[in-house]
Formats: sequence, structure tokens, C-alpha cells
Amino acid sequence: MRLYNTMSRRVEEFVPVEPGKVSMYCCGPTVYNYAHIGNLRTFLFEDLLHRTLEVEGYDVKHVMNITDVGHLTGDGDDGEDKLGKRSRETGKSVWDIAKFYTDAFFKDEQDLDIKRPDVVCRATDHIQDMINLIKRLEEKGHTYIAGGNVYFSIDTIDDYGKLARLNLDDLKSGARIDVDSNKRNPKDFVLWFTNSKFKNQAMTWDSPWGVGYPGWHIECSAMSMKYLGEHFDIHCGGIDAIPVHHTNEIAQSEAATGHTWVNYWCHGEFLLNDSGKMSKSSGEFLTLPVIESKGYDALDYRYFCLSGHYRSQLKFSYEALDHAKAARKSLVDKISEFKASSAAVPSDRAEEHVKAFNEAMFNDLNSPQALSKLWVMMKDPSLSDGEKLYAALRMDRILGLRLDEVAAKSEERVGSDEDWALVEERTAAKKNKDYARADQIRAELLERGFAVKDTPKGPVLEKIV
RNA sequence: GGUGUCGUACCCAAGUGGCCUAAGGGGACGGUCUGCAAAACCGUUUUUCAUCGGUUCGAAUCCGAUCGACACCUCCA
Repeated sequence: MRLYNTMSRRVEEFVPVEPGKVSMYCCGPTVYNYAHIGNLRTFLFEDLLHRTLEVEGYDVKHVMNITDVGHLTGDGDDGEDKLGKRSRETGKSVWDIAKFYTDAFFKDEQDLDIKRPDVVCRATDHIQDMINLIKRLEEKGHTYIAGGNVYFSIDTIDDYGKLARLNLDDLKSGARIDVDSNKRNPKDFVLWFTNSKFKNQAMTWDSPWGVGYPGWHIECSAMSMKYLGEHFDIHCGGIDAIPVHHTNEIAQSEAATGHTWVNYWCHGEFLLNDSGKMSKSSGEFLTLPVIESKGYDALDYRYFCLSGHYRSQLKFSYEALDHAKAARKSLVDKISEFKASSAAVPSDRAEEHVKAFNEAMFNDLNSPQALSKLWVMMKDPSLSDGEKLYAALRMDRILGLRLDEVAAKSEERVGSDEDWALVEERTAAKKNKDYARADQIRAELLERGFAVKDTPKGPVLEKIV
């Protein structure tokens, strides 16, 4: 497996810490609102990585957090907690909000056939682990207290910003960073808040520094180390996490342990729309249910994401989604036909196609190329239907298009008995060359929501979406 | 200002020194089939990779310039 590592800015050969095993941590959702399809693209990429590593034979341990506290709305360290803000706006408790959007998130993941991570951990269940980590940093002299909050001092380490290749001199003089008089360095960040300017902070915990709540970055460090150890393989997230979130995670984690924390940093690019980046605050707020309500299947969106490389920006448009939908339908129809005629048959020739497909995926998850290998296989005249079915299902272990659940064509009998009575009447009319009546019935069935198609095996009804 | 990315045929999108007269999908068009359709199948839409210049036996692929688009650095995946 070759993977692009943001730390080195190169595609590298992946070598796990422990042979045969992969430990990966992925930054999860902040559950104060629905995830939009851009958010979901990143989780789709992580799922692709997870599946590809498994197909390569690795035993993967995938950990993902749920951020349900500490992620602030502001650009400095003085914003309001996102969950808290939502709670204030809606009058619901922060716990109810977190649960509601966590459930919604997993519904989306399920629809997209994203494998559930082996460990899903909530920040609020790991406050003690965070406190312990902050204590470690305090003991090693990496922290200071100012204005009631515990800060991490980036000047106590010598490689701050190595992931993002930040130029600290520029940053110090940069005028775009909020001036927080409590900070010794503008890039210092809060580990523990006791002094929120928003009163009635709903979620607070006792700590050695007083009652308060954790900073956002500390949760990922604490939880990843708890479940994966202090030196693990892969850490994923969206590219926007590079300069601040992941930079701060590395700073505190390596300061605490004194050694390298993560070997491979993998980041998914953004999904864009016409106006640029997709955000929750501007433009159309595109969620999976919104797309589904317009007649698309969640898997159409999955296919759409597969058709672009994860490290390239992908521009969302309904036109492009239509292409994906058409391609997936064509694929599913063929699979359905294969299932009607034969069972999956392994063969060396089919195996060669699977190998070509896998190699595209092993090369930094080149899913667009892998899809082309799938289509080349589907159109290979030297393969039997059973061989094609076999190869497609093998490829689908990574693609996740639920091809195994596609029903065989013969089993698909849609329409009621009444509809089928009409079909039979039409067949009879055709036999008598009463084409006017036949066409009339076709129009009637169309109104009932079905298209009649004459196949060599007789007429078939197809539901119109 | 800093960091990084991209510009590929009608659309989406791989390929990043020779096997590329560019994979695959979508769309359109033509054909076969059909009472007509739809579906399916076959074919076409391809000497071309933003522009200009350079390196090289050889460039979509490397270098430079120009033009254009974008993201991140600021809550966002």
C-alpha cells in the first residue's frame, strides 16, 4: 500500500508499527448540527482507506471520536461552545442535541455503507483521560495558567507547526490572529477552560484547575492514545484540520510522550459547490436526506465521491451526480442480470481483473482508476457472467456499493396483479396488431408509475423514480 | 502577506518522461433489434492534454514565464 503522508508531502510505502496490524484514528463529527455532504466525503475517504487496508490483509483497528464538548464557535479561544450555543438557541439540553445529531450522523453513515469504526468514543466520556494528559503536560512544564485557563505553551517545544510547515516568525507578526492578552504566544491554545465568558455553561467537570471543560484539541490526543497506544499508524481528517487542530494535537501529544506519535497523516480534500467551499453557514445546506429527497440514493453520492480522487477538490453539481447515478444504475442492472443467469465463479482471469483493481486502490486509493478497472472487467468478452459477478463482488469489498444485496433480475417482480393484468392485455393487443390499444395501455401504466419494456423473455415492468 | 492545489476531449475524471495517436463513466449522435418505443448490444463523438518558450532522441507528464480557477491560514471535513 502506498499512501500520501501530509507530514512528508510525499506518497510513501505504508509500513505499520506492528506487522499485519493497522491502528487508525479519524477525527469524527461535532454533533451540534447535521453533517453536510462535504463532511461526509471525508468519512467516505476514511472508509475507503479502512476497506482497502483490510483487503490488503491488515487487521485494522479504526477509532473515531464524537465531539460533544469543547469545540468553540469563535476563531480564538473565546468563542462559545457549539453544543452550548445550540442548546441556548433551541432550549434543548446539550445532551439531547448531541444524541440527536449523533444518531442522524450514523444514519447517514449507514446509508452510505460506511463501516462503523471499531471504537466510537465520545469526548464527554473521556474527561478524566484528558485531565490526566494535561497533568502530564503540566508536570513536564509545557503549560501555564492565565486568566483562569490552562494553556499549552508552544515555545516549550522546538518543532511546533511541522505538519503544516508553519513559519512561526510570520505568525507572530501576523495581524490576523486574535490578540489574547493571556497568551504568551498567539498560537498557544487552551487545554482546560475554567473561565467561560458564557455563563450557565451546561457541561462542566471538576478538575485540578477548577470546575470547567476541556479545550477541543486535547480530546483527540487523549482518546487516540487510550485506544491505540502512544505511537500508532494513521491519523485522518479533513485538510482544514492541518494548520490548527492536528498541529495542536501533535504538539501536545509529542510533548507529553517525548516521541513520535503518529506515522502517517492522511487528509481528505474538500467538496466544493458553485460558490466555493461548502459550509454550514452559507449557500444551500446540502445533507444526505436533502439529496435523497430529490430522488438520489445515498449510494449514488458514494459512487460520485468514488469517481474523484480523495486528495483532489471535487465540485458538487447535480449534473455530476446524475452521471454517477446513471453509471451506478447501469452497474446494478448488469449485476442483477448476472445473478439471474449464474452464480459467482472464481477464475484466474477474473482474478487478474481484481488484482488490477486492487493495485489501483493500493496506489494511494486511486478510486477513479479502480472504477475504470471495474468497467473494463465488466466489458471483457472473455469472461462469463459468473466470473464477472465474482470479480465485481470482490471489488465491491472496497467500493461498498452493496452489489451483494442486488436482487437477481428474475426475482424483481414489481407492480400489482392489477398492473400485470394490464400488461397481459397489452401483450394480447399486440398479438392482434391492435397497436393503438397497446400504446394506450403503456400510457396507462406510465400513469401508474411503471414503464413497460419488452425483453426477449417477455414484458417487464420498471418502477419510475 | 504565508501555505498548497489545479487547468486533460461535449460533461465528470484517471494518467505525471517512451507501451498515451490519453483509462473509465456520463451525455449526444448513428446502427442492430423492435409494430413503435424502451432496454440491450455495436460504432462515432479523440492526433489532443490553458498559452508561450525551454530541457530531452522523446513531454499531457520536467523547467520557466504568462493567463485563469480554487482551497487553507479564521468555526467548518
